[in-house]
Amino acid sequence: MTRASLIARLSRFAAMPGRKPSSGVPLETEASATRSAPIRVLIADDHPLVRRGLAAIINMEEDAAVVGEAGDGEEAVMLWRRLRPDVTLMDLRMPKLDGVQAIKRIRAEDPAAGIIVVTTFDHDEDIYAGLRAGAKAYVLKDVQPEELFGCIRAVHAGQAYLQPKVAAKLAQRVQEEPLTEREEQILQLLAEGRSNRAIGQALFITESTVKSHMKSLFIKLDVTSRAEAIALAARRGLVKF
Amino acid sequence: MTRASLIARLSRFAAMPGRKPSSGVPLETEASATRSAPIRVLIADDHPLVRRGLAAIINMEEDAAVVGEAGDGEEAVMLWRRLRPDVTLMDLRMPKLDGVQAIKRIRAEDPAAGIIVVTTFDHDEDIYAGLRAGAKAYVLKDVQPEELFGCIRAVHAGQAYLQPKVAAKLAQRVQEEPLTEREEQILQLLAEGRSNRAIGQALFITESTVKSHMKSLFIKLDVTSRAEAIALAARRGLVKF
DNA sequence: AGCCGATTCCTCCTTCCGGCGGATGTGCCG
DNA sequence: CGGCACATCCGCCGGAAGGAGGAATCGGCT
Repeated sequence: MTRASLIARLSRFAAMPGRKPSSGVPLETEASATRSAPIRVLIADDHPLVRRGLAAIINMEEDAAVVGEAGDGEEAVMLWRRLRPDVTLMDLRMPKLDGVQAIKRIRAEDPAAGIIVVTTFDHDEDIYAGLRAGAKAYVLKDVQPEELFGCIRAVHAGQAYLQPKVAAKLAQRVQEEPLTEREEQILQLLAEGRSNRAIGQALFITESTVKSHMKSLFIKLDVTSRAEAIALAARRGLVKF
Repeated sequence: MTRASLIARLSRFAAMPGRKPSSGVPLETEASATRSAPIRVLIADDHPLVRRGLAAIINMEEDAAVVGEAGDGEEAVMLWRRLRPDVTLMDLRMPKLDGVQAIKRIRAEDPAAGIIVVTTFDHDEDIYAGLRAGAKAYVLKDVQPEELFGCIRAVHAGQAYLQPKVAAKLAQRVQEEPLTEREEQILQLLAEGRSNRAIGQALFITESTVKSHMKSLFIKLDVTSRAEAIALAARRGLVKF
């Protein structure tokens, strides 16, 4: 067995309360008398590489310990229930259940849950959605590791945390006109390349109505053509391709 | 940080049955018989978090050692020159100089350089561009760490390596009609939401010519409207937003 | 020389889009 | 109740987009 896979197996033991490693050696939490209990961290990210990497560098910190890893949203919620970590690092794009939904479910069970969104996406819409869902912090994967550690400690202490870049995007987002549900649906179908008629058929409304919504959509997005609207929606992360 | 202390920290919360990692006893029992110098690895990724994480888990392997980290394409080329690593892990989206360009520069100096693209992007266009630039392997960040290690060893041994998923995308790409340079320019401007007239003005050609190119573009992409073309281009990674 | 692909330009015609002006019903909230 | 936002629909019209078809130039390749 390689050293890495050995450690991975062992950290899975650590992720299971009530179970002890077969050797019977006590967990080190009890051994460090002078230090207080480390911050228990759960990681949710669909990329094993990123997950392991994050876990590795977080575990290098004296006051933090990764207690579990989830590869999708459902697993994240389940593991959170079982482990009740102090802090959860959550990616947004994940299979089965996306990060925003996972955050909502966790927050429904514990409104004080400390969740940090860690993602590559800096679209203002993602930031807005993540924080609205109840995340305490939002950091991009371009943060310095030290800053992430600081963020973890801040969230553990009950504080919020935003990178300046993220805060700026959020400020931008809040001063944009929000789209109605119908407008979002139409924008999504528009971004799939459908014509007004096709959109109407998909939503069981007339082409006239589609045009009507399209009009307000253009005004809110401040564009003059559907192509422009698609380009803007792509930049802002308003639609999924 | 030494490898031994790293392991010690990682195992703070989990005992290692049958082994004593921090005792100073060498762990390389399986590999020690035929052990040679470790594979020297250079990492290029614009996210410090990912870089450090990758470095941490690669350094856990007995036969590999990270000798350098680059945060952008220029740095990657410079560090490669200085270090001459056995294997380079290269992200595609990086500031200053993107991964494809960095690979080309390195390959220009040493056509035998072992470069592995490690990225989240599974667009067929990215895969094609990366391999055309001279990468020996292309893996997505959703690989299992063990598979990445296998890939590193394969490339070090002079072999190529492709994930099945990546190979399938590549096969798809080669049977698509390639776009001409002009068509790519027009597609890019189209994806920015410009009208035929605006595209013509940008490229100093008449609107008629734009329409003419647009026609062949639609045929090659197998679409019937500009909106569809934008949607397809976004999915395939043909354009940058 | 002949062929082919890329690029440039054109006409004719139809369809669709986008801007203009409305209208109606529904539900919510002070 | 009277506004307000939202969603649904309508006609009109000019202009943009898209389909069909042709044609000239240039460079490369056989």
